[in-house]
Amino acid sequence: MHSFTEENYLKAIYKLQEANGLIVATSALAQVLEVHAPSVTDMLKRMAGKKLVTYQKSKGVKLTEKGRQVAVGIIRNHRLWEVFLVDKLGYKWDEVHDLAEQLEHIHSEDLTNKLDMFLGFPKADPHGDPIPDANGILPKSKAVLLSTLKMGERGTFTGVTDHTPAFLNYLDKSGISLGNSIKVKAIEEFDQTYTIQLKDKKDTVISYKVANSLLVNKVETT
Amino acid sequence: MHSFTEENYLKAIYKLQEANGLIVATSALAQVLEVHAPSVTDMLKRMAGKKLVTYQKSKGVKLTEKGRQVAVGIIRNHRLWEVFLVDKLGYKWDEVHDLAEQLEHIHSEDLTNKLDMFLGFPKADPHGDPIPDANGILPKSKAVLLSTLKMGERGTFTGVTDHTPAFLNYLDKSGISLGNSIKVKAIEEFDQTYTIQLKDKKDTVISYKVANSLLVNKVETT
DNA sequence: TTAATAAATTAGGTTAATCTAATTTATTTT
DNA sequence: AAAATAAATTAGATTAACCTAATTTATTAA
Ligand SMILES: [Mn+2]
Ligand SMILES: [Mn+2]
Ligand SMILES: [Mn+2]
Ligand SMILES: [Mn+2]
Repeated sequence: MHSFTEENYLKAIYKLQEANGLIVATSALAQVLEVHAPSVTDMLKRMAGKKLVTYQKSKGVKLTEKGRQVAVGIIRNHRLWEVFLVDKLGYKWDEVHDLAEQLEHIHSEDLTNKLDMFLGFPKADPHGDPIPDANGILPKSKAVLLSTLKMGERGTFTGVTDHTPAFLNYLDKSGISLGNSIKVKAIEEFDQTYTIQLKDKKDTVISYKVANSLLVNKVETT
Repeated sequence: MHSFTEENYLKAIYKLQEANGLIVATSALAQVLEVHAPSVTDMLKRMAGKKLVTYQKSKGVKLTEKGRQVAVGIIRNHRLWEVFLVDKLGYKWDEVHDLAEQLEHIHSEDLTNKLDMFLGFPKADPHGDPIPDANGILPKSKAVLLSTLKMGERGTFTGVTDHTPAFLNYLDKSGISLGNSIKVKAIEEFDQTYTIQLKDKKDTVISYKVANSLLVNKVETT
């Protein structure tokens, strides 16, 4: 099997490929993995030897198909364990990430699939992130940032792009939860502050930074 | 925290201390951990430096109180996860050990305690082994080997001393399950073969080897 | 109680994963 | 296009956890 370290590199490369371009820089990996650049260079060479990535000196890395399979498998584990922790053990959504970082490295496809069944084949984790299926297929979401909506538009809150406990706590405190229907009541021109209306609640004012961290499924206003 | 390797050494030392004497030999550890003796010597020195064991050159090791705490914590994790796998995910008792070997190293006391609650505070794992409580206290069992019972005596089957899938499968096939009441109907003098009666079942013949791997709570015949 | 055997340690390596300091390669800026 | 800056790699070490071969210490047998 692969080491935890390799798995963390694969996951990091995968996420950087998704977020930015196709090719990932040494420095970007060093930053997210919290190691120094020469460590990354070293590791990438070893992983290239195992055909997990294609590495071009001084250019960057990409996952091979094999590497992608492993990365998506880990993400599947991570998100299923997060569902377990929240739905079954009663954790809050801001408490589960670090535990899932450990649990995602348990090596057993069979366990993953049994856990999936036990949880009722959830489609998304507690933060709204989609859970890859057993074949490594991850549904393409068409959610957009709340900050892209215009006055009067509506959406359903389906995910976050900031997963920090601080932000998640802020949402709890503000009564903003996954699944809520949101309508943009006003956008302050000066600083892009949003006034939104949550179903059955009085209007709430959120900063641009917050609006830019919330994913919504836009509801077409007919 | 401690590495998985250290935790496995601690667990191995703990089990050897319980089974045999107070002091554990390098060779015994090498055998159960499947490494070579110089590796053990090396590791024991490092662990002694961390005050997890007391190590006397060429004599052997013992756990310190700190080392014992860690060891029992891991055993608690292991057994709780085994209960989870069997009770919640539907695994059979002969399939869970290797997975629990991985899960036992998840570091979170809080997770362990929440899992314990979720499982309903089980007293024993699927093999009848007692689960230490949150304070590291492990109830002393008074179970004895079935092979120590005499003709006509009775007991309740509460545990096994052989945890191999082969043996556990044999018990399944023979219809012998934890909690069964067992009466010794006959003991063949020649080879110590036992004829036992299981509640509501016809008599079953088991070898001495089997009788010597089953733990029972003896029922005083009034 | 010496000799033979078994157990444990020391000596000297290896590999994965990290580091710092020095150097090379790539990208910007003038 | 040269100079300046930034990014990446090489060189050389370190640490944990292992190994084999050689040596020492302890136990058992003669
Ligand atoms: Mn997470
Ligand atoms: Mn998540
Ligand atoms: Mn087990
Ligand atoms: Mn068990």
